[in-house]
Amino acid sequence: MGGMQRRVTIKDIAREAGVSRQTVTRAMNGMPRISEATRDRILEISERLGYRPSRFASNLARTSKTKTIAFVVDSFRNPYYSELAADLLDAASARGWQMTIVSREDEPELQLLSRLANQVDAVVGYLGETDEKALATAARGAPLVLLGRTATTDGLHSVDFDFGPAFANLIDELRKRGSKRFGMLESQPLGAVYEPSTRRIAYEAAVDPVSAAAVVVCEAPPQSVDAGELGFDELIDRFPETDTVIAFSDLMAMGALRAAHRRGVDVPGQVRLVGVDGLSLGAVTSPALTSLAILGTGFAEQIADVIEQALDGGDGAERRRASLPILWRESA
Amino acid sequence: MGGMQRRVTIKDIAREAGVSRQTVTRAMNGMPRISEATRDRILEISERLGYRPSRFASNLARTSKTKTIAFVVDSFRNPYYSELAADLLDAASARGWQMTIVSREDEPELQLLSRLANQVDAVVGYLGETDEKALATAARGAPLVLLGRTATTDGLHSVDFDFGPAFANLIDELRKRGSKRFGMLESQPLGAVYEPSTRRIAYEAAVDPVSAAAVVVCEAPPQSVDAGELGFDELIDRFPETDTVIAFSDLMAMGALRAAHRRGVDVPGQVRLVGVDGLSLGAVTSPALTSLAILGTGFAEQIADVIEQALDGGDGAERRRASLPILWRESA
DNA sequence: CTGAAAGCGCTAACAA
DNA sequence: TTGTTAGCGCTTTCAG
Repeated sequence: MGGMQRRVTIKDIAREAGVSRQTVTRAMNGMPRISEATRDRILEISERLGYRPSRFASNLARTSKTKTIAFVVDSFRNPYYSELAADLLDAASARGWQMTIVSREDEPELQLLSRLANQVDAVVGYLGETDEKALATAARGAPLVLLGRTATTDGLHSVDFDFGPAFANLIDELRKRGSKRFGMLESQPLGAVYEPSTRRIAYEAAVDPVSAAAVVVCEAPPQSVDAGELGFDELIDRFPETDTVIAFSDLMAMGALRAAHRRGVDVPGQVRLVGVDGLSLGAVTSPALTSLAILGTGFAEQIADVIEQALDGGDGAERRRASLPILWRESA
Repeated sequence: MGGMQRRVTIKDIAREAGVSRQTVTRAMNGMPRISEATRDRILEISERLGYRPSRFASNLARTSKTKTIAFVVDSFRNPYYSELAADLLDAASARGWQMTIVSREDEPELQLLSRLANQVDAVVGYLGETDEKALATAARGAPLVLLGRTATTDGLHSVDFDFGPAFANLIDELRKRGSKRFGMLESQPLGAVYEPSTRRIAYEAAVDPVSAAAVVVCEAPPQSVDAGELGFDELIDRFPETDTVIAFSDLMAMGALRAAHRRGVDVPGQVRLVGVDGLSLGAVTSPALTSLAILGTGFAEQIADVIEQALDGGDGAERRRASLPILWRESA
């Protein structure tokens, strides 16, 4: 045993069974126009010979090829990305696609993109590169769906968030429940030059001027819980009047919660706390986290729809904006 | 524009450029033995024509084909699986493999397995089916690596856990820190007939008889945090002497923590708490969770090694047992 | 019900 | 540096 044995192909089976290769194909794929007897015989032989079909050959010959999409995220250790991946996985498998998840380690984004372009039928994900032309070029004609931003370049698809109305609505609802002074925990991508996030902009537009000034920018490491913890301290110290804190993400809100525990600040008694994302994990903290939900709102389905259109080669680029309902839990 | 246009192939490019297909191949793949000039010209043409290489064709023709492995889990929403997937993803991409993650919805396990067998080069994951023969048959010759159990059937690989020594060591260390009466929160797969887990068996073997009797079996739903919360209540009510609780998983430990908060039980002051898994999430609870770590211990690397051997067609089935170091954090 | 022929799109080996 | 010739392993016509 062992050694470099040649691959068993349908040809071998055909020879062994004394039939044509075509007949073998029919047997293997449960196609019609073949007798029970020969099918069984062929199946038996193929098993005996240890036959394993080549997915490359069959896809090459087949008219309808199996689609593979790549989902690109920063780090798969961030539960937001993994929960979204789970949703997307469902949507993909419902459509008969394979999906590979790619977390972009140290590899330059554009390089990774052009590598992927040769391996999958479409790429979707959170890409940071701002030069859309460069992205489009790197994708080499592969459909590309940008998440969390709105594409402007021809041929690039995107699904963005509608933070404006979402924050307006959130602040409104919180006011109804008694909130007066808001504060925000904003995130700054580690090391990068700071630029206000769309969330911050939406926040500032939704609150009163005093609250709008109460923003703490946290430099967020991979695990941004810590950033949220530090940020909460700073926010409360600098703006003690704050009765409602809105965090950039649920992860940061979890950090804020930890800080609150430590300081003996009651949530939501003294300070109301709201995150963004709708992580299912937010349900297990005490108190459970109220959140502006992205997950579990059909966002993944929306993405899949866009991919589907892109795959079908629709010419116009598809651009959507997802809305974010409030997921009321205990913290606000 | 639009419509069902024929695929652009190297043949088209060759014609357009007035060279052979082989030359196009050389240009596209950055191969040697081609002049800068023609390469540039070909690249330019291919871009203009919107050429997209067929991964199926190239893999079929190529001698070294790209490997794809499938990682099968119950639910990708369980952070244990997603963190392990992240580790495995790293190990896979380091080896140049693609990895697709498959969460087995309602599809019968064996059926899913045989479907996968035609799409990937190897399957690894947590499979529940106990009939190993059936598993081997469904895999149709594709290398199969079982996780969390030890395979006994010829040709089936596995990576299991060495819970015996791990629990013995854990209990030992906890005793040194003053623990006297232990209790365990055991998990019962939802709806299934209960059978003691290897963790429970290892626990019982490691503790004194009184502690060995203090086991609460929690029926664990997908999100087993709730199960842990309920279980903690029951355990403390039935065995009030308990000073140290060991949970089946970190998720359940998180639930226990929540119950402790609610009851005003100080952790680790009054009760020490230990989970299993080594979730990075365990670092963000307050107090942070001590755990018998699986994640972050080279477990994924070990799995990848086994897959590698299986892929190389090593005849003997590879069977490993991973050890579990204690990850000391605040809760114990 | 079965078979023969003609590809799918690309790359390996060898010649030129 | 470039081209020619054979495939890779399977499926799709279209005839039998």
